[in-house]
Amino acid sequence: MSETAGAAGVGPMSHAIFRVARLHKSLAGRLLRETGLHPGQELTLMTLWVDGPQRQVDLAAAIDSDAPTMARSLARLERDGLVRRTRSDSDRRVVLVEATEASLACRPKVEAAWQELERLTVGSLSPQQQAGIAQDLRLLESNLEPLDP
Amino acid sequence: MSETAGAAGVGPMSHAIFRVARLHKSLAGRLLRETGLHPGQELTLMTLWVDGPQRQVDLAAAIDSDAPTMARSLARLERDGLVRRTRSDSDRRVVLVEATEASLACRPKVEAAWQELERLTVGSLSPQQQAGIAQDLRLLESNLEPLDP
DNA sequence: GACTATTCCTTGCTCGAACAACTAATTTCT
DNA sequence: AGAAATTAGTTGTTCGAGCAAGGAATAGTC
Repeated sequence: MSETAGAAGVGPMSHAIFRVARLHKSLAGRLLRETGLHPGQELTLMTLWVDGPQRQVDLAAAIDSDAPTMARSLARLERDGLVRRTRSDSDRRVVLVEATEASLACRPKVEAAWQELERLTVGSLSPQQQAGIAQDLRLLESNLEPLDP
Repeated sequence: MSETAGAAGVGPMSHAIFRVARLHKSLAGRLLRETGLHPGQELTLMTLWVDGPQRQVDLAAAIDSDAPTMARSLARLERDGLVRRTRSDSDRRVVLVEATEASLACRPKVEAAWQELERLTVGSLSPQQQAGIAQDLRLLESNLEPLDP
């Protein structure tokens, strides 16, 4: 059954991160599917729900996305009536984004999906294990973050 | 400074996994860029280099991809002369994929990039820390894997 | 032998991600 | 005040990812 075949022997950590991320994202996508949202959109909406209206550039920074991705994602959310965009009067470059009232309808479902995702990901682990994993993830993040352009 | 703003408070583990994965993938993409490959393609090639010619469906399974993604990725690799595809005679449904001789030219660069990725990701950590992280990733994976469709 | 799965692959669609190039508005510097 | 640099968004292109639908070859069944 050797699961050690193929490219897995090279860079075991990177490969493990890759696989965990893929499984996690896949699961998130499936849970989110019931809300009608696509993976990534829910982060944008939750940020808007929690932090209120804000500029695109701040929104992109808040969820670690970039400007082009955010612009297109917001265009789709706006098309679907979940988001409203208006040009700022004080600075005609910026576009202010806010969640619509219609978007609030799916907020409970989105938050339930996130809770379910969290539960399925680490719910079966002991608090000690969870704490260890949280710390390790912080460690990895602090290692990788300075390399981000 | 509160970095605890926004959607980060909901599902902290999921969010952390998300961020680590994003940073890691971004770094991998940048390192791989010098080889001329796109993120994902290097896994395919390394599997072919290590395990030799094989069917598309096995290749997809080996790197946890799916058939459509693999088909299109291989079409691009074939277009770029890194991969050769031939229909099997014993079973006319299957396409056998093999790495071309030309692809071997970038193998050293790809493997160097993976080593560099691994080094940047966990190189600065103690063996104990690395072991702990490896174990935690296995834990997460064994938690998530049964949920995969 | 024919009818029905099943397997392998492809194509169409929508989406996120990253890079480059571009417009427009604002700030900074001289 | 005018030129240069910076900032905010958009658009184009390429790619990976996932879902759905379909075609072609094979295996299984009656």
